[in-house]
Amino acid sequence: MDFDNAPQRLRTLPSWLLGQLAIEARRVGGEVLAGHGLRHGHYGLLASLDEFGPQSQAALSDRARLDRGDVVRWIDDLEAQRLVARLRDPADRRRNTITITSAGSRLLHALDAELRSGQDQLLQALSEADRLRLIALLTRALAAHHAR
Amino acid sequence: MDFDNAPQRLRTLPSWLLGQLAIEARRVGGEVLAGHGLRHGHYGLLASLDEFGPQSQAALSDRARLDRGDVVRWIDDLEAQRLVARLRDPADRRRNTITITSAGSRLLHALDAELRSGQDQLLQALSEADRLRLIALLTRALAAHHAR
DNA sequence: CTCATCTCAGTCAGACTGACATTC
DNA sequence: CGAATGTCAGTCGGACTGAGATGA
Repeated sequence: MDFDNAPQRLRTLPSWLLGQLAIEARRVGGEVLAGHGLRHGHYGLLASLDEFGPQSQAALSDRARLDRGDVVRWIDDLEAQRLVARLRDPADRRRNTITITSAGSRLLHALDAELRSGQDQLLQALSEADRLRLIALLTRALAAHHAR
Repeated sequence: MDFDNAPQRLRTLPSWLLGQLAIEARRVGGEVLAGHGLRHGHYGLLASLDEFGPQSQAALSDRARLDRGDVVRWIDDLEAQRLVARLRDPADRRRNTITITSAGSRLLHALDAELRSGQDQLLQALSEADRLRLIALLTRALAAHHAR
């Protein structure tokens, strides 16, 4: 297999392995989302709205770890497709309150199922236990950075 | 910590965790390389040249998993800095034979040390044993895709 | 002719920066 | 006033596509 032909330095460099697998992950996830005219950012926004309820764009940006400027555009898209509603908050008129619509909620659940099978494909070489180990390791490594 | 505020769907999605940590990895590695006027692609090329000796751009492209068109430009850069030499192969005049120079070799070893400490920073939350586990899991997951 | 190699121009999604008006 | 919010324009590195020239 040609993967074994990669230089030792790269094959043992965590950041390279991470990068290569992230490319693959982005590809499989992207194909699923593209089938519904969406991108990764849209999914993160819908997920946050479903789990935390209506919230401001700033809250969405923080929770889904997306840039605020990008959130403006993602929400533009979602609003145009009637997957979310954007309303000025009367209590604080700087804020928009974003709410997921029933169509958005339905689409989210459909995406969940498709993305789950995408993950199966991505991690096909790993047992269920190994996948959980991988998730745990990544989570711990990430948490240290978000603390800063 | 605000990482805990991320939607459950994202926090448990391997591709999202992978993507987030890959961003961090790219940042720390990129800073090291930028200090020497290089990018990630340059490092992969130097590593391959050091480990496998002089080789064609096509071989470099395959081994370091870089796009062939991009390799043209990375090599342009390295050649301009006298870190590699590019010679037409007389036996097959379609090919360039790329050779690492002594300056390139010296720089590579300096980068190795700096990148290693960058990885320490990236994975500071993980023990040595956990880092090896992570590398093993990523390697196995990746190998399945490169087989295709 | 077919195929591989190299080169070049350009596209694309996505992370990011800086400026700005509005509102608290 | 300073700080937060949303908006907008634009930059940047990097993955990728397609076409073409050269030569095996």
